[in-house]
Amino acid sequence: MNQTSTTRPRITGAREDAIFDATLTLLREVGYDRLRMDAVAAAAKAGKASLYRRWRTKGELVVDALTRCEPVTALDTGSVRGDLVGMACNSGGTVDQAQVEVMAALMTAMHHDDELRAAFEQRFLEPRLAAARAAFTRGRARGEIHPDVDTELLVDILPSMIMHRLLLRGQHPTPELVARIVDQVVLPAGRRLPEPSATLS
Amino acid sequence: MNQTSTTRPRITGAREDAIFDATLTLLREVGYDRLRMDAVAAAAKAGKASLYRRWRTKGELVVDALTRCEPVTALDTGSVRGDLVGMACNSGGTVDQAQVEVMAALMTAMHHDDELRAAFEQRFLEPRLAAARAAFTRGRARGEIHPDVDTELLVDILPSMIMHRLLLRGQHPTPELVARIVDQVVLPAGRRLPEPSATLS
DNA sequence: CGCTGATGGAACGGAACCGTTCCGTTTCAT
DNA sequence: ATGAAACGGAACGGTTCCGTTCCATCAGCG
Repeated sequence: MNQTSTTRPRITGAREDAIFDATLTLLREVGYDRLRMDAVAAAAKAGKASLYRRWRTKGELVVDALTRCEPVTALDTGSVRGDLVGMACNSGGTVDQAQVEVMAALMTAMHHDDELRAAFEQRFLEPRLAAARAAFTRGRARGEIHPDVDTELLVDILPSMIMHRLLLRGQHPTPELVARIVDQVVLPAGRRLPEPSATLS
Repeated sequence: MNQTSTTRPRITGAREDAIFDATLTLLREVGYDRLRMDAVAAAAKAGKASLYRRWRTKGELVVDALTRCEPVTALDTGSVRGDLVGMACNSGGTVDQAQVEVMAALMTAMHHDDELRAAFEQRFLEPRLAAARAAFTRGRARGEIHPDVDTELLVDILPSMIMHRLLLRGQHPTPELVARIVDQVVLPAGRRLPEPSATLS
């Protein structure tokens, strides 16, 4: 489809998809540090040479592949609760196995590789945060979210608690858990009147 | 100190500490998957053979080393806020660089290795959770925490949000962030009266 | 139709690790 | 003191992975 006219048909459409699919699948299976270029090439039925012709390093390939993760489907159900639970349970949401496994696969590596972390934040995280921010903004306009509440804190609650339970406790996310977190943590935090800020210790 | 009488003085006190220190230091620096036994031996000025005499695998060594992480110092300040902020900011708390880096180093590996995850939960996580649970229990007795609130949800909020910001956003934890999360998320969630549970979507 | 050039696939040298083995030294218990 | 046992350190063969090179094949272009 998007043939570059200057040079001949480099890796195109279907081939590209196969490579990105293989990259993401293996990434989820073994994690970033154990991801092998040989394995990607074999799984995509591509030559390793072809991979290195286009991407100089494993990092560049993975970063490129991140843009192919299924995006979250934005919702507007009329309530913050409906939006959050709905988005989390749709494909692309926090309950989606593929999504959280990509995050898990990158966690340790991101902590030691700032470029990878920045790329992940920009290409993967930011689109998903934007959808949540929009839901809170609408909720604030409707009066569901108190005007003084820090929205940037609210958007992190659900994904961080889901990831925490998955990675540190081995508990896989369920719609029920999402609902409990939204009802018992996110919405109370959104409704609260901030206490007069006390001093530290 | 704890000489085994049956067999001769295997790796003892100071030697053991040096090995565990090297293990934890390198673990934090490169993460679990890139941790090399050669590097541990070199850093601890031990022979690789000595390591394998005592620990059959890298996993066993790391699991053993986890018990040497500085534990959280339990507090009873008289308020949930004081306890949470205090414990988080003490050594062994969530603001402690060493603590969160150990977690970051193990994140990806734990997702693919259930034994490692279980050992981490038991040896590292559980002691820290117990301190937080105790704080909430005292708070509930004082009336700070509403009786209907699920404490298991509350204890996860602070560590999960701190880790999330560190790993996915690259923001290092500060006492100020801890205080904001406690004031704006944990305490409101602890005070709330649960809404009559609505149905999912 | 024949060129041109990118491709898949195989193979390579080199580097990094693994887990083991060997050896000379140190450290205890007797 | 003396012997047994564990030690540090070096080296080993074997495996895995990297990034490159080579080649036969296939697809689009003139």
